[in-house]
Amino acid sequence: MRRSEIRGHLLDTALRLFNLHGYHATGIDLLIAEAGVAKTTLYRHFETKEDLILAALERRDEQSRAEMRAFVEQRANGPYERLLATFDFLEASVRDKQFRGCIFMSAAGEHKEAVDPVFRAAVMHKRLVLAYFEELAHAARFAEPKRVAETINLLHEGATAVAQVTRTGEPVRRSKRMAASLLAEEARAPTEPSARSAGAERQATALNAGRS
Amino acid sequence: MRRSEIRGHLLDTALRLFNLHGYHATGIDLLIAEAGVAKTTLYRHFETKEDLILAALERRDEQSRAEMRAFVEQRANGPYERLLATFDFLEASVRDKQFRGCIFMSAAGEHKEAVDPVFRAAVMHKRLVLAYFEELAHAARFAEPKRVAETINLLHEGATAVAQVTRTGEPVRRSKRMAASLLAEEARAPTEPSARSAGAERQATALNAGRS
DNA sequence: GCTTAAATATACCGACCTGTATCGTTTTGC
DNA sequence: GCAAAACGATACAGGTCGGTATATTTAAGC
Repeated sequence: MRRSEIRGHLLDTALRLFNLHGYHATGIDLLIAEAGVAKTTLYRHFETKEDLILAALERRDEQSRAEMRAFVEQRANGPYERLLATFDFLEASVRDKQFRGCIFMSAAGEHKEAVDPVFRAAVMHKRLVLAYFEELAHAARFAEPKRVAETINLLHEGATAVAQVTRTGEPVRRSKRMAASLLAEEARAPTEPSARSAGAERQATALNAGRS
Repeated sequence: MRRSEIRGHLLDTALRLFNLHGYHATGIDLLIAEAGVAKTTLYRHFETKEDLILAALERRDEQSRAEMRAFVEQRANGPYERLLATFDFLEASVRDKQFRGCIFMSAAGEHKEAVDPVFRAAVMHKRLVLAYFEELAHAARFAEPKRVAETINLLHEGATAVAQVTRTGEPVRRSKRMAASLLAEEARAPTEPSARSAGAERQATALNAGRS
């Protein structure tokens, strides 16, 4: 292995082990054994275990958001359909045999203090994902894109949590149907039940087309 | 402290620390110091730390489900309103200053193997909560009580997960509104959009009354 | 090709981990 | 009230934790 690849290889190994066993349960000795690297090397790249965790989360944050974007943009064309396609991406993630729950939620669950850098890194990831949902909701011309984004986000988190214990993709499909239903409602009645707009009608049509 | 109370006191102390710091991060030495008990005493009541965790989860499972039942039954009369009142109970839990996420999800997150007894205990709790939702959904005469229960459950989990990172009760209120909307839809169209029933109409009315 | 930086292997550190052993004291149940 | 059981305090075992030190080998860059 070329030396320039070692850092990335260490982070990938760390992410795999963190996902399999958690953060506290993953020891440095196991990590370097799995990575096939000397302990000195690890500590040349990362000052402490916490630094390693933070770097790993940062890497995974960028990876997973880029993957979601690519998946969604390739799968669906309109922003409305893309909002729903995020659930297809999530389902693919959850159906992975190695799926053990969201590693950012696990990170927050093992580092519960709000000031803990690891907790904050997990929060940051969640904020960026939410921002992507809001971007899509805005592009879909929803009257309240923030509200829509938070709805989608809540369904994502619920599906992920349930899937973590059921170990099936079914909760994700259920949450997608719930999202479709709620978005249709949202498009139908942006604020007041009487305040329909032509744009909202168009969205409702797109939504029904997106249902499967 | 009377000796008959020691076991319960140990479990309560353990649950408090598990909630604050997690399972791996909570050491036996800290636990006995906080409980004001000798190590010998702890190991007379529980063979291993895992046994302690399992007993603590069992205790908390019974406590929290009994509390939810009591809260919901006191707060609302009809099963339909009670289904929504579960979110009020959840909001109260989440607004607690000590809230650090669902301890059963944390347990599953730190013990990821499906055969791990701790993981299985967490799954068992989730199943029992789901059964309660289904009981309420059945009493509310929904056409598909299982589906309704899983919808409520997914919204609970989503709200809890989001609240774990935002540290606010707002996601729970949002999820309650989503539940109200989805249940209204469910009552309106139990299976086919055309298959309305008198019971479903009554439910829709009850639901609207439950909205705030 | 030579210098420099980074890799390796290994031994080690102090702290902390779960769990046990010992022993004197206190409480419980009959 | 007395025997048996549970308690508290302490010391300790064996292992693992995160992290360092040292000395040798390997590879990268000018």
